[in-house]
Amino acid sequence: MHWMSPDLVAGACPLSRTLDIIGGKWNAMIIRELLGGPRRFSQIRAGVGPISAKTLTERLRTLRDYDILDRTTAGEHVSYALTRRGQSLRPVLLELWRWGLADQESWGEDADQPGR
Amino acid sequence: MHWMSPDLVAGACPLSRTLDIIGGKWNAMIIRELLGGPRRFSQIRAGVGPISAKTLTERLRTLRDYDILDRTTAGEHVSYALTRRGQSLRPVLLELWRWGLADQESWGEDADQPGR
DNA sequence: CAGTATCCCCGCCGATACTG
DNA sequence: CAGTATCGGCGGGGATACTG
Repeated sequence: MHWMSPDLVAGACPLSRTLDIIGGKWNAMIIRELLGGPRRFSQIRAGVGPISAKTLTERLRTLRDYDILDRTTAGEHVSYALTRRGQSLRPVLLELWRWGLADQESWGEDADQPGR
Repeated sequence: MHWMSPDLVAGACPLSRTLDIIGGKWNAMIIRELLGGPRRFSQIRAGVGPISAKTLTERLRTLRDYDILDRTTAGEHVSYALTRRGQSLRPVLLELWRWGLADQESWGEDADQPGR
């Protein structure tokens, strides 16, 4: 990556690399769901919010390509579970979660944010 | 899992709250740039990569609306700097950065990622 | 230098219908 | 249940030209 400044924070932008994975619209939520253990398609869908089947399928596939999760057909059912690499995202997600929580507390829940 | 409340779905989730701010295409990179101290428009633009003026202006504005950064006109020049709240994102970004770095090392830099 | 104003494209994503 | 196929919009973001 050539667009790096020789900063203390920056080396060779691993930031965007991580964000490629968890920065998408649903990815972090899906991973969060799977941090609780293996889940089935419908469970993920229910836990993550109003996501269309198509999009969820899509997300699941890219996350698999990234080796974040595995898809296994166990007997009758399909199941998704985090790989070791996916598990390693736990502290990252936790940090994001913490910041959001502290933020919520200091700003109030109803103080609405500008849209994106 | 206890680090998530039972009803954290979509919008209410602290996770997506944080990602609303740093999950965008350029936001994290902009914040990273400002972690090194106040910067001018052109400096941010140079440091962040191939971003159009329009988009940068836009991003800067929403980040300001989120109270992540301040815009000050000091004499001749316009300058952007992180607010205290923006500064508080440092550990978060650092965590993201660390993960990406470890990832890079274990996968190799040239091992290309699937597109998004 | 630090933007603003337009135009326009493309890809994300939901809705809907269908399949094994 | 766990998807696939297809259509369609709407919005993010680049390119370009212009301004104080």
